[in-house]
Amino acid sequence: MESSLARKLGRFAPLGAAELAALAALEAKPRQVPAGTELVHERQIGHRAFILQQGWALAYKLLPDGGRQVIDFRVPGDFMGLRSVLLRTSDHSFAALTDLVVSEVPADRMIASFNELPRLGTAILWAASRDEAMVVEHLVNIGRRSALVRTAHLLVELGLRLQLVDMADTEGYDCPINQYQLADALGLTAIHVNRVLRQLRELGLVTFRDGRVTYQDLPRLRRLAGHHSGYLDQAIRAP
Amino acid sequence: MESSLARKLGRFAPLGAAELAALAALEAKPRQVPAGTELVHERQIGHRAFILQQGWALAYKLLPDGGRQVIDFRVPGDFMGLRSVLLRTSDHSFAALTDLVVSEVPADRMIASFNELPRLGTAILWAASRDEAMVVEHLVNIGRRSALVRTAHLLVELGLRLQLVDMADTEGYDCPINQYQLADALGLTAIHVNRVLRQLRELGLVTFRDGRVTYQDLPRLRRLAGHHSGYLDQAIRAP
DNA sequence: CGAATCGTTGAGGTCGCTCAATCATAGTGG
DNA sequence: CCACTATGATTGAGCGACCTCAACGATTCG
Repeated sequence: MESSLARKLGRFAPLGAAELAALAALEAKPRQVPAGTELVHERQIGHRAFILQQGWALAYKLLPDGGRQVIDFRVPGDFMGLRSVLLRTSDHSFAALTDLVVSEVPADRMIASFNELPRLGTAILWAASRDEAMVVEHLVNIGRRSALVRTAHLLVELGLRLQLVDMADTEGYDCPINQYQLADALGLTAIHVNRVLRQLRELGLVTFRDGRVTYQDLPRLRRLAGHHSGYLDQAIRAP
Repeated sequence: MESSLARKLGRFAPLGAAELAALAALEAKPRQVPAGTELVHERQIGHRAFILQQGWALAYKLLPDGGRQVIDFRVPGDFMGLRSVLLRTSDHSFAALTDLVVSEVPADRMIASFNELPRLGTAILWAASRDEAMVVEHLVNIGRRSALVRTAHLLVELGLRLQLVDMADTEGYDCPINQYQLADALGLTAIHVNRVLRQLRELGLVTFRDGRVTYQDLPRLRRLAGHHSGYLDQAIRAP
């Protein structure tokens, strides 16, 4: 059976048997991680990267005053800590939101794959670039959009990302995020998130309830969010 | 004379004669760009990357409602559009804040340099990683810090970045940003930025006036900003 | 049953925005 | 040399989005 990562990469770069085999080798030793575990701690020495196979995780930074900013939610098929393969330390932390299945990817192994299979290397660099583009979009979202639009944007984006790994359809998707985590991602308080979610529901756009996001009117929701999916589904450059 | 990029990379990775020569070749054909020019337009097809040699530039995204979010200020020694070498299009725009001197770096040339001089490739990837870490820090800044702290943080960060290329000292630095641009970077209005700058001045921390940032009390300013420079001055991983 | 987690709602306060005006400086054309 | 304009900084008044504090309900779990 194809992994989420293979499914995602395959949507943008046609992968041959050799690439699929190399990917399968990278994901060969899955490990269980219970919900709540911190996988990588900010400024931790070492260069560990993971491929997330099942479950949801958080990338976040903590502030001296106790505040937390969620940089991104990670879903199956995503990397975690790819950057720390290059830098000595990771600049943010990762924690398991649900029980996870991950594979740890040794840095040297990944670099070796790049050299042997340039097409795979390109695909993975594309994934890394896409991750950065998502952070930029998140920055725009927090910096310049109202709480309502901002929330809508995040919900739309998660849906699109999950579609790539067949975990969402046109109805909605399962989403184990709670309102506190959502607030820390959106730069809001949980209380205000609650009110915004209610507003989205009462506007007939989307409901967020019991671990499930259900679209009521996806076109209007996307219009409100002003979401351009370009940075998510753009084809990679021909190698 | 050594370029800003060479100076910056040299602080973190010892570069040999071969690497310095390759860098000099990449920067060989400088081009003048007048202030106000848009170098790369969002979603533009093509993969152009530039090395900024002199002057300041903006990386930003425009919103449908006319708003603008400044992702980052680019200073001498920085790349612009490195990501677009991988993706078909760039996901944000670049504009010249002042008159610039830039070198356009052909994608194939850069990739060739990587293969011939892995140490240089590592150094440049380190620079790209650092850029991403700065975006993440910016996200935290906007999402979870007050206007006062946020502004202090940006001013401190710019100073540290400029120090790497000998364009700042312990007194302060020249800074051609106006209050509108600062506002678009901080997710505030220019009017409020004005008040925050006054507050910083009246607190005896820093002045921002006539294109010059002057520290009044750098230690207190850094304490207020809660600035961890780790992501800026961290050594790169040994190749 | 008690404790913990998460969601929900209300009342009131404040940070940062909107709208509007004034001032300083530099450039531009007559 | 002098309007005239454009840009950027500055200040005031009033408002609203979002926060803080506080409480309560629903569900789950040991």
